[in-house]
Amino acid sequence: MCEIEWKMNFIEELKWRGLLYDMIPGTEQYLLENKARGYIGFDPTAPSLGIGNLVQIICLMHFQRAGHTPVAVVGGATGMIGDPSGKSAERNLLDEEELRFNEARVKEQLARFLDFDAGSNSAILVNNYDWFKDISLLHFLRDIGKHLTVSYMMAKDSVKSRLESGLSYTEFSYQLLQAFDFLHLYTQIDCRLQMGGSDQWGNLTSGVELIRRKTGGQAFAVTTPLVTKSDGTKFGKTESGNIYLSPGLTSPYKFYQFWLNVSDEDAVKFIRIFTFLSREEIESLGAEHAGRPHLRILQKKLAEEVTVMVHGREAYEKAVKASQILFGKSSTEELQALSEKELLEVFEGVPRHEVSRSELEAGIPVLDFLSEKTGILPSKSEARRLVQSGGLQINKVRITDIRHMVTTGSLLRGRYLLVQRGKKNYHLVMAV
RNA sequence: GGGGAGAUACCGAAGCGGUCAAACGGGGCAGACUGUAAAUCUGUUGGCUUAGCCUUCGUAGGUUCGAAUCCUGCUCUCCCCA
Repeated sequence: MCEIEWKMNFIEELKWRGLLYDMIPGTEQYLLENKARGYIGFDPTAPSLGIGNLVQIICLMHFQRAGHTPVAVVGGATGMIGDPSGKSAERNLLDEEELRFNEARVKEQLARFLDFDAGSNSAILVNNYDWFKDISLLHFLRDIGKHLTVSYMMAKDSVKSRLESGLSYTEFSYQLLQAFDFLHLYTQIDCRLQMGGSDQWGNLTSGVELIRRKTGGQAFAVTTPLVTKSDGTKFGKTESGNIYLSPGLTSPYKFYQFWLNVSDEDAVKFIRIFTFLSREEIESLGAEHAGRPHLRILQKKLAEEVTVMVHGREAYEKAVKASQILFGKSSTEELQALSEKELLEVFEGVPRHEVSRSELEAGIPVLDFLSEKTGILPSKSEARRLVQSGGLQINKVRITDIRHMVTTGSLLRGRYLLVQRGKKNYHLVMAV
């Protein structure tokens, strides 16, 4: 996957990409002088990592490209506790079954991004449950808890900010668990660096501190900035929810569209963060984009790079094709020309609905079709409004008459109807 | 424990006996413009068999020809005093 480019300056790389927020003094020098091991933890709080986690994954990838050994830690143990960092309220615990399920999914995903066959700096993937499961509470308190004081732990932002609103002993202890992870990796595999998002600073330094007090050794930490959007809304979420890396939760098409729709301002920033393009390539793309912004060169390249990295070239190409059909000035004829297979591919991930073929043969009034028959809209009033405002298209034909009848005559491939609500919302209705 | 204020549609907030499906703002949805952008402009935003009808203003009752508006009980929230 990547040649060892020993001596490439990892920290320098993070800096120009806008991926460096803070680090412990001496980190850069340590990384220049040593072939290091560095880790990032991922708690399996959802059945898939989201694009918020992508920054951390990319960080590990850069780390590996710089010739170091990346260590990905799945938080099978820490996920049971819940990290209070960046959270304003106590969270509900995941039940264990769910956690183990998520853990397996997250593990599979992480494995896809790292190179486990890179010789001396092959990636390492571990689960902290493996070293936590056999530790008894008494030993943990004696061996670990003794080294950090309550006042030290209370000084962390993640704790301080929660003293008013409430923080359970469980979440309070989280930093101790994470610190122990670091200590464990430090002593077992000489891993001296931990990376993470800027909200993790407190947890990372707890680990560094624990290592220093317990072993007298020096460990390092690097944080990446929180990715923000220029309009102030939260990165990684859309109206329809989180953007996940798993194709089952966020289709490659939606994933591709997410990046394609990034604003100009964000595209400039994101292309440095989320792609591995060189500085020269990015600068030239930026200049090209500035000259002809309407072509959205940056967004297209960004969407291509990230989609290919996460879902593969083939899925990317399908997403592009689907986008062309959905957003191009495609007509009914072009839709008719698609084979059933292509049709299903293009509309993979688009909500599907079923409608009875016999009723369709008799003809269904559009309003009933949109509301009670398919559930695309919750009420007939809404269906009426949509049609009257001109926002409805069936098979790319705009329907404006509320008395319109939907019949089998308009089925694509004898089975499908493409219902479009507004510009971006598609539904595939199948006659059954 | 005592005193006061309040609960209105997705959110904020007017309304204080009929003209209220309920002003206004935000948000949402749609249209125009555009680059599948931003900004802007327009329409729309309880349901239905839609020039009409039905159900909504914390909740349960009551007064009245008629209630979001008046009265009573209940629930919850906020403020002040102890």
